[in-house]
Amino acid sequence: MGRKSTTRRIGIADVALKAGVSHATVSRVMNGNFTVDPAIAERVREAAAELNYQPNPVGRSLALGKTDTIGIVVPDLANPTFQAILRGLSMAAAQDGYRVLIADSSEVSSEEAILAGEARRRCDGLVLCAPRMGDAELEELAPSLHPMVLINRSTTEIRVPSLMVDYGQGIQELAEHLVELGHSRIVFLSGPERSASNALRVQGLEKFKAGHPDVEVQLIDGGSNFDTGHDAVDAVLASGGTGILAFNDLVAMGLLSGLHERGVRVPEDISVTGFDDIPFARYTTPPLTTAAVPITELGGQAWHSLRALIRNEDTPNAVNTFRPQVEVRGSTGPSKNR
Amino acid sequence: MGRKSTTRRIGIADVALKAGVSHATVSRVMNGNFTVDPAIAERVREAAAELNYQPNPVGRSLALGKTDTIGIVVPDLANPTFQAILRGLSMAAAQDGYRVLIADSSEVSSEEAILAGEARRRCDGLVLCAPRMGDAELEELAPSLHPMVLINRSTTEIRVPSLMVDYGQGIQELAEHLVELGHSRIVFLSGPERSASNALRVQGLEKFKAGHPDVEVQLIDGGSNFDTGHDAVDAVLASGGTGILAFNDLVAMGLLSGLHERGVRVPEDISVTGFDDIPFARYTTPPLTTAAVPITELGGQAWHSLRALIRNEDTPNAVNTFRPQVEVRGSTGPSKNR
DNA sequence: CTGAAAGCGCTAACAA
DNA sequence: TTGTTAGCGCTTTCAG
Repeated sequence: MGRKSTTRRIGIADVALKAGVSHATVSRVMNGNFTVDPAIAERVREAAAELNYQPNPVGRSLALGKTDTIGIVVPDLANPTFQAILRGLSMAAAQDGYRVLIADSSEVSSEEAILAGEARRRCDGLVLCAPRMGDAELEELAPSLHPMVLINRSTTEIRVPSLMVDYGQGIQELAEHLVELGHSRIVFLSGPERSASNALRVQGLEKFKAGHPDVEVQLIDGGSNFDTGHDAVDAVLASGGTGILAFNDLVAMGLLSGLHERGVRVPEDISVTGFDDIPFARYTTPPLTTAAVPITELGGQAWHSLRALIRNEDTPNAVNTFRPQVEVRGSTGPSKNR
Repeated sequence: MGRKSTTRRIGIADVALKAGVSHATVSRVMNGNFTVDPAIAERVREAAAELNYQPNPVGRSLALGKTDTIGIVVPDLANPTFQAILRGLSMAAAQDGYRVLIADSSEVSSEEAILAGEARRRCDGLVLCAPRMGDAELEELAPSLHPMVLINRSTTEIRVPSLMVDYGQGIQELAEHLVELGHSRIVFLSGPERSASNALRVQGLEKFKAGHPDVEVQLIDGGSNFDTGHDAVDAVLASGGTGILAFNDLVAMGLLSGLHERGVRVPEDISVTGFDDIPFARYTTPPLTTAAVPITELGGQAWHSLRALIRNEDTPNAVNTFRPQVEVRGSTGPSKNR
């Protein structure tokens, strides 16, 4: 049992021995307990310093029943959106002395439950990011994962707060923007089928259509990355649309690049919008009109919600919705057919 | 002591009780020890399943002296390079059942040692990514962090393998590429001062200069992000250079954007190169000529080196150097003054 | 093949 | 104020 003895690590017992006190006293000193005689405390600190003692967090975790670590499960770490959430989460958690453990499900929805469970057991709480699993599974899983916060999904389980981005609202506003520019043939380059955020966009567009019977709205199947946009050029041109709503900024960038290769001018011939406002969006040529989502802040907010849960504070709002904000840049312009 | 009792978690004891056996037997069954009577094993498994028992990893870690977790310390999680390393590391480690714990030093070099120490204690090993700390500090710290692998830095400590990217080589080749296109006035838009990888680029340029006394090479102070490039437009134009080597792709993209705003054509008026070949590089307008670094693979390699260390296998190569590969795209072209 | 018991490193109740 | 002791949940030796 115990560790394979290479260079035995210094433990609390070594310090106790060296300082001529008990483990308990060393523990008290290390935790800043003031009921220790200053002289003894000093002796302990000296011993600890000489031995370069650092408490073992695993032992501490076992005794305390907490790890000061939270987990995050993402579908794909290559996705800038999840990277930004991770960053916001990690920064905010670090402020409170918590670390973040990553689990990437590689878009394999069947892996999510297992990964989430494993991560949860190692951590004090969990952030489940845009899970791809079905509603029923999510519903069933949620209680066992508590404390947990959801991003871009929701449950009926009251103890699980959700942070949602109102993609429907955002896409509607982008569509309105195109209409104001005189576009009457709009194309939505949709995202991954399993993506809940794509469903929200589609819903938003339905609402939009209801309010604009005169505007033609087409839908082209797609995905969530550069290639999706790049490969969709032909379909887009064939559609005859002049205002293109890309699923996100990546898709929009791919499309921009493809259109450029074809000699199609943006925004003179075709207007293109993205979604998310990733840092790169303002540096494309032309700069991308998009709907800005404060993703990093969302990550920070996720930590604050989770922290409240962990501390057993007042239950946070069940659902916290972030509204995207349209950023008009150079990739959209007046329709030629106005 | 112990956890604050909310909904007591199921432990090995509960399973033992339910199956009418001892803890030890349950442990054996859970670990696939075949010295257990099949009938009893089955009874244990049933009990475990009914109780939905999952072993507590913290207890396990304490007993085993290992956490199945590795840590990574990065200077800035917003940097695409470190994101890619993290991703490669995380994917590779997951293959072997290891999880990754993140620590972001926010470019504060004084925090690195503390973060690294803390992370190391919670984990079985550490990846230290492009640390900003001084050589002396790194040298002193290294032994206490073992097993550890370094990225883009090295130590004399033999047990610490390094994965390095040959930035000097890469920048030299990019400069050669510009010369071949007829450029004789080259400008290097340099990176952060503390960055070791910037120093390597500068060294590479020194070598280049030695081989090309006829070529003028200027150096402009900069940084590592979009804004650096965007804000450098005036200085670049004032320099009279026609071939611009940007510190990395981000800087190059910012510069591209700034030049576009000024109406300067790329590559007709000025050629621009990046470095790293981040995914966005091929989708800029024009697509960016750059030196490709297999960053995600580097992350994977980091895990393999670390794994060897953890398993106490043969000592991996002290230094493993990755050579960037020039990707010629549309942002570089013949000099007007050829 | 199984159970009792020790031990991983730490915290905290309890006694002194 | 300090030490003794139990216990966090697990693995593993050692008897039986």
